[in-house]
Amino acid sequence: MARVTTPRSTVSAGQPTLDEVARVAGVSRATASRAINGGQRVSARAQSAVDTAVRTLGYVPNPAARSLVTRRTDSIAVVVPEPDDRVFSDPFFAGTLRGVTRVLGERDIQLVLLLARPGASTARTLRYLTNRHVDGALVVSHHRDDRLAEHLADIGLPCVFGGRPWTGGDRVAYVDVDNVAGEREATEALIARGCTRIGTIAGPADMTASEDRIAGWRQAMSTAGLAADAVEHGDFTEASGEAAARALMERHPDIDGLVVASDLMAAGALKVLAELGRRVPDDIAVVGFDDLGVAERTSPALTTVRQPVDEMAERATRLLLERVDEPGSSRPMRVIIPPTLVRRASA
Amino acid sequence: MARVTTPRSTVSAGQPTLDEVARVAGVSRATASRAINGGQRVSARAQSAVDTAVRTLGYVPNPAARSLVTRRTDSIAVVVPEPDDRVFSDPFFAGTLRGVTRVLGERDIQLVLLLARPGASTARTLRYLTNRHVDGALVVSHHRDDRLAEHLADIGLPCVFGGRPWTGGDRVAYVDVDNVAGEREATEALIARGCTRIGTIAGPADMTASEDRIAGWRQAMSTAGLAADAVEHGDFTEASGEAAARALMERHPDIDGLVVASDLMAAGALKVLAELGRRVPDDIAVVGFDDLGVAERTSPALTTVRQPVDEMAERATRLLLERVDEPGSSRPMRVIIPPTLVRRASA
DNA sequence: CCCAAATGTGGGAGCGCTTCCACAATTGCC
DNA sequence: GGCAATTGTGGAAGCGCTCCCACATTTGGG
Repeated sequence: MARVTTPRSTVSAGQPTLDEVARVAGVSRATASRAINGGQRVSARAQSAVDTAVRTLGYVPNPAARSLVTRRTDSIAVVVPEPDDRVFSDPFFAGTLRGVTRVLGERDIQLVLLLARPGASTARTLRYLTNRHVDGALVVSHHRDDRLAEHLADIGLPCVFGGRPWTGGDRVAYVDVDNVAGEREATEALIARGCTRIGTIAGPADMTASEDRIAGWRQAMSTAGLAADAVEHGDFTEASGEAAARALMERHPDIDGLVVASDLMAAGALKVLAELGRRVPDDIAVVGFDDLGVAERTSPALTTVRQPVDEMAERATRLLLERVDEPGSSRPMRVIIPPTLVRRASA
Repeated sequence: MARVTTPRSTVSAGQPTLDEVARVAGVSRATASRAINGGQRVSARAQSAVDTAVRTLGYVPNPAARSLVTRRTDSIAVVVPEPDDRVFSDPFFAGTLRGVTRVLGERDIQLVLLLARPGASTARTLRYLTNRHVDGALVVSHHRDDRLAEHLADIGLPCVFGGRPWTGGDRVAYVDVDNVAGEREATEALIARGCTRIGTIAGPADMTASEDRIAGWRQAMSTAGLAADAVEHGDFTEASGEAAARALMERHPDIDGLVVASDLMAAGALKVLAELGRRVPDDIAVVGFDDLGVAERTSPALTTVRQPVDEMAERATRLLLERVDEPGSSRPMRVIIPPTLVRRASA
């Protein structure tokens, strides 16, 4: 028996579809589509008819239908494998997001922020990316264990890392500041002003930035023939900086210089030093890392290694968009930005 | 002439499709689909055949195709019409996001963060929402001019506001703290400890929370027969709190109590008071608003009005999900949470 | 003035999925 | 043991869109 189906397109129930626009404009669906998307090969007549129809009908294209055929979602993900607290307290992320949105604003691409607190939700994040909900991913602040670089390389999603990934660095693109050079320079500045016992408060051991910054400190120390034994790790938060400084000063009371892997931690350290009655920079000189605002507001103001986070995020985003636009040229690529030492009062 | 089309599904080029899964599992596409989505009306045999096929093929459903027919995207937007700087510096947003992600984690729904710096990008945000890229929207911290509540009500997107919207409050649901009662209580606390000249640092004039908090302060003042004339506006940032405090102390040097509409601004005010040599709480008692961490860390620690931001965000999110699940019951609804005064050292 | 190139248009075939429906194969109940 | 209810299955119809291709219709050289 022939089944009778009521065509729903006859009466516009919900959102108007392209079909209706075409009908109202008196053109074919193909022409309407062309007119709506850039208007190549469309006569002025047809174009304006479609424009009018779109306006009167209040037509908005259905993104699902569109992306089903174009295979593009016009959105990219920013993946941040950090607990939300850190994301929303470290100016590093604000700067990054600012850079990203600036570039995205130029084109019509949406940003999807994927906050994946380490562990549990990484799988979900990965699934989301594997499903190709987005055209590409920008991974910021990743940790050793998430193995994000390999996973993303495996699923073939265009991606760019902010900061060198642990492994798979040869399979994905990344933008990084020259952490080694930066921290070396910072350490050298302390050495130049006469410090001989220089400790460091490093970042979390499972991030490459930490590793590289320690390496920079080590290099400078060994070149100067100084012992590089006073190391304490924090997690880039102010509180961890306080704790690390306390531990460091207890174990090495003779320290006269402190190289800290982030301004936030340095701010925490300054507090502790003030508590302990150590004058900065006279008793202990301190250098931070980042220069994203907090360095100017500590007392004393922090001498620090500036990394141009906004700019780096911009570069990374542009790089990502290139790869999204041209999936062929997926040769891995790295951009290394030189940091600059900004001298203030603390060293 | 008959055109010959090469069926692409013959050879699996890119991602495997449901068709291939079905073929490999030896079932129809319909059965495969059922097996993948919950497995209602699927025999154990078929189920496991499909499961295996999915695994060996590495199948992931195409979300665009799925949402084209289900008309669901399984993602919701959190709309924050604020400059990124504020979003990433005010713990209010961190708390909100934490509450939202907690609820979303229970189900398989993704969060899309829409940062719409006021003005320019509101149109874009609105377009994104109109396109139904998401199933619903949670609007946080909205301002008078964006008219988001009306627009969202117009396009019929399920939405919930965090904080009472300016207009259209009768058309959308919202979750809010009882700002009036909170600030009234704060002011009464100052009055109770003997303050007679109580000024206030309010939030931005284009937000309902500011308006309501001022109203609370006014109520308490007028009940006590005190003049409510010392008002200064900030924008909830620490810097603006400093400026406001400076202005207030200049215009009303005799102030002995300060009701501040956010802890961040109160922290700024405390700095200024310290600079001016005013002792807190002896010369001037200060009460903040929020209690999201910073209040404990100021010196002296801040007496403040606690709003349970996490919990509010949770409520709002659940409310939103209900409306997404059941678009019928779109009756507006409001949830008002009572705040509590937390007494510390500053008042 | 003729033929080739450029331009505009519509038909129609999908994109990959869910879901309605018809139909078979079980099962259960009196 | 017969019939209704339940359960499992596949065919097929779309969801709303883009884009290939065929087919006019203009345009422009030589």
